[in-house]
Amino acid sequence: MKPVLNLRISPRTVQQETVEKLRQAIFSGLFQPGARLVESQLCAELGVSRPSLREALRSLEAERLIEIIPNRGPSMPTLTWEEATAIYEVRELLEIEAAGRCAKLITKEKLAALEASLIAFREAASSDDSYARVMAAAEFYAIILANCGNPIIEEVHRGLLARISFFRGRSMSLEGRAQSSLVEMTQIYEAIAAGDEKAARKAAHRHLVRAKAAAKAAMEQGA
Amino acid sequence: MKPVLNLRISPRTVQQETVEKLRQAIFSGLFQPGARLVESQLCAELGVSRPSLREALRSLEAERLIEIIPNRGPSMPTLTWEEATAIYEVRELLEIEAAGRCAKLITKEKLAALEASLIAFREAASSDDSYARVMAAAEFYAIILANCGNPIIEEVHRGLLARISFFRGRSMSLEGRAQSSLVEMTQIYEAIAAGDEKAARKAAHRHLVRAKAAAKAAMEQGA
DNA sequence: GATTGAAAGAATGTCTGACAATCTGGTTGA
DNA sequence: TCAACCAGATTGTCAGACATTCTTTCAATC
Repeated sequence: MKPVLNLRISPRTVQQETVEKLRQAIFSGLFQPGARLVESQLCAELGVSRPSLREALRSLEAERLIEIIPNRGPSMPTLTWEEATAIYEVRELLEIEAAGRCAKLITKEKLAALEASLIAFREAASSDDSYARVMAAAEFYAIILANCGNPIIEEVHRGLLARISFFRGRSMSLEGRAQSSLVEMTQIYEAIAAGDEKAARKAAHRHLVRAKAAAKAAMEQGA
Repeated sequence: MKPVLNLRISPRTVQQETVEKLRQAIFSGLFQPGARLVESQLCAELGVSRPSLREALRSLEAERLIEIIPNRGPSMPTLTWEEATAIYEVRELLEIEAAGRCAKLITKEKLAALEASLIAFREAASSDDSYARVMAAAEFYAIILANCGNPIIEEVHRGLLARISFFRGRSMSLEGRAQSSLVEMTQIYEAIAAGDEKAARKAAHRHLVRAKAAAKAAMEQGA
């Protein structure tokens, strides 16, 4: 292994910051599904020029966070339950695999970080801040994915994260869902901590099955 | 179900065409790994303005087809064997699942298309055109993925396609690899045609194991 | 009254030109 | 030999402009 510690300090460019600001806005539900994003408005609000904004929008489009239709411009996509199902199925493939690998590979330090994120989620779960819950849950899984030994699994999962978070936000607002999530995530954590690959897979699977059911309930209720 | 026949004709914008031209160039190996893509040159060659080109580059960056480092500009990424391994592992997750689902779900028409693509690959396999081989193989899998009943699997796989094709190009140039690929792909096809989910999964798995070994051989040989 | 048509207004797609910040490579001096 | 420095090249960013394409409104027609 070459210890290529990549010391390149990356200066934050306007386009990067624009992407991040917009991503954050989308995550926190600032834009309604189907809403149109008018370039000139965003330019004014973000204080960037149109070319920079448009580059940022292209990045977000490729992440499937927004949709850009020629001559109509960018807008928030509307997620269907069909798509949600498909995403949950792919999550099963990725997260079960990641949890299983993680149980074998994770280091002590990272395990401690995982525990910390679990505790953070416990805090968030009993609070009223739905955004905080979503972010804490995302962090928990981010650590698992970062330590599964396969950067591509992580990359792919990150590509789905926006939409995952969207559904997470919905289902977490259900009565009691955050608490059951906490229980399920604790099981995942314990299996990983014990280095038990099979149990980790099982726990991840169970968590996803329930999360999916909760998301469905939230979606039907919300619709 | 709402039969939303989406009749919106999408006018091809300069941006889109630029993305496609560049993608094609990358696929056909026009740029060496690590090569830098100078904006002004590309503008001149493609006949588009810098803003349009830069938008296109952002799209390609998000697809991981190119890398953009602040203040250094876009360049072709260099793929490591570690990354290749990770990609093959994710391919296993996705393609095995897709092949299995496809065996249950595919329609007669699509099955015919799959057979046609297999025949096309047979042609390509005995030719000398490595690009044609790669494209034919990609087409075969594209049909399987499009008929697995999960658009997200397809989407994710497409996100990896560029890099998959890259390795495919390398390994297909190995003596005899195209022929064994043909055999393995035929097995996948037959299992799907028979509607045998288990066999399809097994065949897909076997194909991937061998493809991975071939890629490794090609990489070591090439390095 | 509902539908069609036209026209105004808004928004996007694209280009040109510009300039500061940054990187790169080679030259100079110690 | 090595470090500092300088010039050219390249990128990041902006402003402004204009043609094209929606959208919406309003009037005219059936």
